[in-house]
Amino acid sequence: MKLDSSRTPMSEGGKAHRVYLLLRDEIANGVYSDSDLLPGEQRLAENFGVSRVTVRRALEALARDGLIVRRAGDGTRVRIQGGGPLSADFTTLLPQLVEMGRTTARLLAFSYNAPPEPVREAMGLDAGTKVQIAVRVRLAEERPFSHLTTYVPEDIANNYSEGDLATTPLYQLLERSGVRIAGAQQTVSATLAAPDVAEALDVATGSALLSLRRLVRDDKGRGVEYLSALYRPDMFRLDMALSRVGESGARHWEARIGPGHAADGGEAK
Amino acid sequence: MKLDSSRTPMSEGGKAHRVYLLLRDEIANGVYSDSDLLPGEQRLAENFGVSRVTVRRALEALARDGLIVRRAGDGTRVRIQGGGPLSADFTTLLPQLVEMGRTTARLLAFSYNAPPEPVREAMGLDAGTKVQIAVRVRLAEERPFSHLTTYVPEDIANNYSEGDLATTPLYQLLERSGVRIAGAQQTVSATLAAPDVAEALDVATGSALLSLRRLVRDDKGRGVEYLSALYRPDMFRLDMALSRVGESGARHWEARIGPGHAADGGEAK
DNA sequence: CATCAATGTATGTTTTGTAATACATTTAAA
DNA sequence: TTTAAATGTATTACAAAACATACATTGATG
Repeated sequence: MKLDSSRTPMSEGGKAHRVYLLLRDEIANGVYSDSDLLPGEQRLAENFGVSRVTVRRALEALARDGLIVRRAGDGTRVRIQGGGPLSADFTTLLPQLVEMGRTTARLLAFSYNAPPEPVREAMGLDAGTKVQIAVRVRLAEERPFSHLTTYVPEDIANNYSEGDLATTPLYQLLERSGVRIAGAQQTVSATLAAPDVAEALDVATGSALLSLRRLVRDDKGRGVEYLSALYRPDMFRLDMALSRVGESGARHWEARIGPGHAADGGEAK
Repeated sequence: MKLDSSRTPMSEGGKAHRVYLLLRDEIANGVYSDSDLLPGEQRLAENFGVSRVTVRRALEALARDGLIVRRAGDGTRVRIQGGGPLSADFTTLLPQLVEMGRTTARLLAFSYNAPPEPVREAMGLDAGTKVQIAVRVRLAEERPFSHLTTYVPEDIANNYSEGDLATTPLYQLLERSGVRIAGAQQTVSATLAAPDVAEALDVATGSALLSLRRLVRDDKGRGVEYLSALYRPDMFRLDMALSRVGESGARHWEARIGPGHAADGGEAK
């Protein structure tokens, strides 16, 4: 009796699963090209600091996913899914979807509360000031790709309803409320997916996420919105065009952000 | 006899170590403020989907690092290292260091080879064309913060020596070689640290890294450099100022990248 | 002081990872 | 064709980590 061919422990969080994620990440990022031969199990085991059996479990999982093909005596080759049905090139497709408004949002949490200290400080609010805190997940074609937390000072947020939030882009609401947006400061970084975020984005806990924090100011320099966004790197990338300007010696780069990419901030279509 | 107070397995890659990294990440990112009480061990265990004993190990490690203080009967509180000796605020300090050229680089690998397929394709090179491949680690105050891999077409790279590379910024070398840089396209994302990169950057395997890929073109639209950079998010962040421009309806963001941040590309001072 | 919720401690069980070993398959070289 | 080297496959016994549970201790709160 030999049923259940999917017999491999690889518990979430386990080492094998870890190695699996790492390798999948490398393959997805083009470290290996199609039909590239990747290092042998022995070598991989050394690299990752685990036993060969563990590497083995990870490879089995990758093989099940169809990401690699293993042949005894030959080696393990990567198989880039050329004819992927729709996932083909989501990262380049996504900006267009966002641009076209073909994304939806789910509201996960909504409250008026004191903001975390760093946020309060960044926005330049008095201690004790309450803000509207909204947590949303944004989806493209039913698949979640970003996790957004926005903070808006209470007095501004009072100018629109929770219902408005679900139908109208936040920036429109703000401007309708008499806020004149002047500019913003944003910071891009990377973090690990905490359990709650991981679940919302449908990724494994501990996955890498692109992190973006943006402080939006009005023309008086007042902080009107603080956004903390987390993106799935496999579905969303921030890309920008740079031009080299200035004279030799004082040369620097000037950027133009790709259409739609960074513009999804607080819009809750 | 009760020696050896640092008794806790927590093997690299293990679950406990995992939870440790996640929590440390959250603390570093200001999810909790100073002296905030964080969830009890029981709660944390549920959140992370592990047993209490495992959470415990992670907390013990965090306590050893001085990031938290635990008191029986009370709870576990976050301790933000206000008076850190020099690490104080590296992320804001680093750009200045880069700007001032106060960073060094170590060459990890150097060769002429066929580029990975995705790189070849992005640069628009003929199959079979060789490129100069250089892998460098960049350090600020002896501490590694970025891992750079650059690809330059062989015929261009032949205009300078490996020695030049170690002393002169790559863009200067390129322009001296008659290359006229017109612009670049870059993509920002996030990935997990593979073992080799992790070691070079002195972080744990599986840590989150900021990933940047840049294709530099000359005035004829030819790809002259492809850069793949990985940054430690705790030491380096990409930040930019945005201004809202355009008429209502066709409004969009315009970006200006902070001084020095994205400009360290291929320079090998 | 009684209660409650939190951390601290202890112990046995289960799951997961490791090490060792033997064997099969392919490639390439002799 | 033989041979050797490298890699993939499989099974075993063993060690380490994680789990579940129970209970003690501490500190805050009423």
